[in-house]
Amino acid sequence: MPYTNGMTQESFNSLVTPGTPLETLKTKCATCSMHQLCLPMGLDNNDMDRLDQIIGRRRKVTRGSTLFRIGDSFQNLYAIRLGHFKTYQLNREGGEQITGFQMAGELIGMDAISTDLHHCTAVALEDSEVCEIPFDSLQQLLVDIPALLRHFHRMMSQEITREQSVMLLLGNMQATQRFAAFLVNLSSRYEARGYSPHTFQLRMSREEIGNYLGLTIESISRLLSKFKKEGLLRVNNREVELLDPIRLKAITAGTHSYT
Amino acid sequence: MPYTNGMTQESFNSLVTPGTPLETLKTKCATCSMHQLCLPMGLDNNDMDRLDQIIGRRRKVTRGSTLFRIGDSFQNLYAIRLGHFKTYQLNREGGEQITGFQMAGELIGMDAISTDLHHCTAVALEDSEVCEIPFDSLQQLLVDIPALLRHFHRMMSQEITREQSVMLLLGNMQATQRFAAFLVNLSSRYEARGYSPHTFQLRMSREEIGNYLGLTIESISRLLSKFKKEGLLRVNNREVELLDPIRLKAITAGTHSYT
DNA sequence: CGTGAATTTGACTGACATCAACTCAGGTGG
DNA sequence: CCACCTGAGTTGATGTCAGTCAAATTCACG
Repeated sequence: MPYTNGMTQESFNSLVTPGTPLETLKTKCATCSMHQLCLPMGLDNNDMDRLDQIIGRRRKVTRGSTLFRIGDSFQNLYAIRLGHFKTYQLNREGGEQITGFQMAGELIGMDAISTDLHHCTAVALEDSEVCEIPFDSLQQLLVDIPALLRHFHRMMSQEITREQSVMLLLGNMQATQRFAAFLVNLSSRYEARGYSPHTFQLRMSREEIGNYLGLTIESISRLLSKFKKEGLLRVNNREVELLDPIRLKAITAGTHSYT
Repeated sequence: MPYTNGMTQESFNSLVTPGTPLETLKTKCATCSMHQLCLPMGLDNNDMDRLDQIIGRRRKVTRGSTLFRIGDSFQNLYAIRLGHFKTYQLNREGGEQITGFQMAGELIGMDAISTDLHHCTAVALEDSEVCEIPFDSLQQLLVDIPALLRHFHRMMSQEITREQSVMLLLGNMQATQRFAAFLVNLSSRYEARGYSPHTFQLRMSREEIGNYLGLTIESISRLLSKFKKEGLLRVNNREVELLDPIRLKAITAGTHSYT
């Protein structure tokens, strides 16, 4: 399997499965190679070092535990080094509305910049690890390193466009399309990270998927069964194999046609 | 009516009604007093001047015409000086999905930073006027004025949280709640700008409201009638008067109770 | 193995969409 | 000035997609 870093799905799983000794990883966020903050920018070594220096402690977050909560005061952004998270808001009755699923390499907490308070809660979907990035320090660095500033703006902007596409999904698409879009999105994100785009674990429950997509758990279950029946994918618990990504993408497209 | 700037709804309308000579306004974006970019920051006069200098030409956008289109290359952010806009994405069949309605004082175009291409189209809902803010120049200025940098980040972050609350609305709320939330949101934004929170014009058509809220034009019409019947508001074409904002806010809250 | 939680499946219901007819305001031209 | 037209909006009848409720099944874990 020709994935960019030669890491197999299995070795990845072994790293993030609960119980695996994470200590075997390097304890420093060496030149940030794992997260998107400096990866695609072409910083020189000096800048890299400075970025490394402001990056705070690594922090392990066990499955189900909370990285930050709605209302917490904002100090840090978090770069996910390992694992998966969900972020959610609360509706007026205390129910969750999941606003996103984040994976290794992604940055969370940017919604808190506006008011210095977190507007969502972030919970680890599996044993995970993050780098704390103290926002005050980061801001000082942004002034000194224009490339970093530009990149940071791109990342915030990317979050805006990501959310816009979720609005499109929730406002415009049928259940079948939504779920297909969800799978295609996961697939492409795994591919971008060098993992198989065809075979991956759903890190979230059916309930969480449904919540995110504005559907019920039963609908998700039915859609999985339907896709299975139509030869679009294989499912085994949370293990998914996409058998016909082309057709899946086509389903994503048609607004009201597909049944 | 004790609104902050003493501007009445009528005088505001007279400014933005098609045909009114906009030339009576000052031609320079004098110390940016109209838009949020520097308003709440406490910049000194020197900084203000520098900000003024980078702000490009004022641009009038007539009702129905386009400020920028999906796929356009990104050069400027736009601060709305006058009027209202809608922004929308396209689904795969070419249909609009409106992602937001923007009014005077708001900044649009931030979703384009990530890829240097606009991800949405912005159309004026009435004769409007914007300030062009060349993003390259702005970025240089951000480096020199930390307060401006911080404020710019707050504005981007605010856009992220705004979209998250729309996701909550689309993913979690019933039609009645969505529409109530929409009205309450408009109301509070007008209030923040010194206009009446109770009486205002809907600048967008029923169809556009429905599109934004993930509902049909007929549903919006029925909801208006229902609210009218229940004494929550008065409607006359696009003129709305909220008669019971308290109850309207209450409706926003309950997820599945209100019928 | 056994127990509770998660998921699947089926039958039924309901909220909102769709389709269609109608009203009304604003503009146009005779 | 008024008849006509057009497009936006309203209202009613009907259909359908996904939600709700309930039961069966599988899975996770002690």
